[in-house]
Amino acid sequence: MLDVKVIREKTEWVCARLAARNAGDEVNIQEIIALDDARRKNLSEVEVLRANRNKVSKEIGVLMGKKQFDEANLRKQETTEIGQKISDLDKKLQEIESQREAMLLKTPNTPHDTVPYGKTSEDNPVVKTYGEKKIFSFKPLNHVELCEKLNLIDFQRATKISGRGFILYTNLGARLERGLINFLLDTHTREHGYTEIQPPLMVTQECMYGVGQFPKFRDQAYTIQEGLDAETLGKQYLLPTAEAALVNLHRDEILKEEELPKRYCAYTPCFRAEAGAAGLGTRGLIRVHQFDKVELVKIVEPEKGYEELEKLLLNAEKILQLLGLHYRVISLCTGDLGFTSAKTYDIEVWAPGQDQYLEVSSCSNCEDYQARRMGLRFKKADGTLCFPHLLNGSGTALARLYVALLETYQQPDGSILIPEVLRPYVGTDQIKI
RNA sequence: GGAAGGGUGGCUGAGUGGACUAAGGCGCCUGACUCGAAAUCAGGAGAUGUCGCAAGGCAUCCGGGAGUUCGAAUCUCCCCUCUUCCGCCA
Repeated sequence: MLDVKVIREKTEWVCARLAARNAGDEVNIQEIIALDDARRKNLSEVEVLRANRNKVSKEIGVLMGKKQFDEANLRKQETTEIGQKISDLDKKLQEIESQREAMLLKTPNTPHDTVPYGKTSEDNPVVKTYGEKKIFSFKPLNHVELCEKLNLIDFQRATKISGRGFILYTNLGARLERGLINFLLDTHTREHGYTEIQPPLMVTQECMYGVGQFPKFRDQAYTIQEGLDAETLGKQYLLPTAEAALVNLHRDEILKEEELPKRYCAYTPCFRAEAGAAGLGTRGLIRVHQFDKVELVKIVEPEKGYEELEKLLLNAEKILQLLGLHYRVISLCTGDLGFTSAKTYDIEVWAPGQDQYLEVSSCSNCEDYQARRMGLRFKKADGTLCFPHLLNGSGTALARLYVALLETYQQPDGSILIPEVLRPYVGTDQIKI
């Protein structure tokens, strides 16, 4: 969440940045400031009363020691009155604080000054491209046709056993998916210096708040416990992304400066309810409820946040380069930025069978927005505490990568050529009927 | 799932209603001694919030929450978590 101090001191800048990202009507900076003013006023009143009570209580202790019980009893009445005032004011204060907290949790991050201004995804500029669209001597098939022909995915049975939006890889199709996962993990851990993590697939509500999924995207999350009320603490949610687990690894901790940067990498399935996306029903792998993803997360000193974002992007790009796929990188404009992000690059890979670019990675610097939500700090050499920048990026999403791979490497005879780097992982150089 | 016992500062560990302003030890920082270090001696040191130009003051913090009390690390209740034992289990 945003720092209230910054909101108070740079109010105009914050409002302008939030307006640029089309923050909704639910965000009201003036109201946050008003609540904060009310909080301060009430707080100092309560504190004066408390100081008073502490003082008198101490005096009572002394009187009791001297066995001056009458005098002590007199003073007790005094503190009882003060106590009543305190609990009344305290109640009011708690109400104000929870409103203030709720407003802050609903307020998205402020875009970095280098983020291009724009309203929608139409306004996202392309910042670089790699390779070019492959020319085919025949009409390339799309991945659904290829998967069915080559028996890589069984769409009918996936729907039968799990419903719409699930994938059932079979035979070489399954091995290709597993091979890709291993290739991605190996590349990031061995070549790029990330520490491999295998997190639980379910996390607590606190983690969902910390990462910024809640409260805004609560309806996107799957939970599998029934019969408990929604506010029950300890209730668990299926990961919408491994980011939700990785970013929370050090929640409520104070890291040492020399421990930074931390780089984590994890493969997990990702579960998304995609509420409200019904009807977007693209057949195949483009939009599903469960997909595999390898996620990268970094915890870094604030001064290095943006330098590390560029490196993170390069780490993700490297995957597509090694696989010989054509892609472009776009910089999300202010209006298209994710809730927690201050700056985001998307990587879009070319899928010839779809005749379109598919988003396979999103690399963001959330600055200290998430760290603040989850109470993650580090201690600087001079002893002061500081919120680190949290970065996350897909390295990459698997399902769409799979699409691009099949569609790019299809041959005139309907077979698929496996790129060199993947052959040890798949155990074959081509997939044919 | 059942039973019992724990959770105190960076770590260890004492504290069972009023000097806890959380002892002592270890580690840490500063200074003295030293050419320098070790050892020794002296001193210092938390977080959050808030008020203040500042010096500094005040409040809160002993796993979390609620309660009893004039006053809670300490008493009561609920929850989380760890350890051990039992049951179940890939």
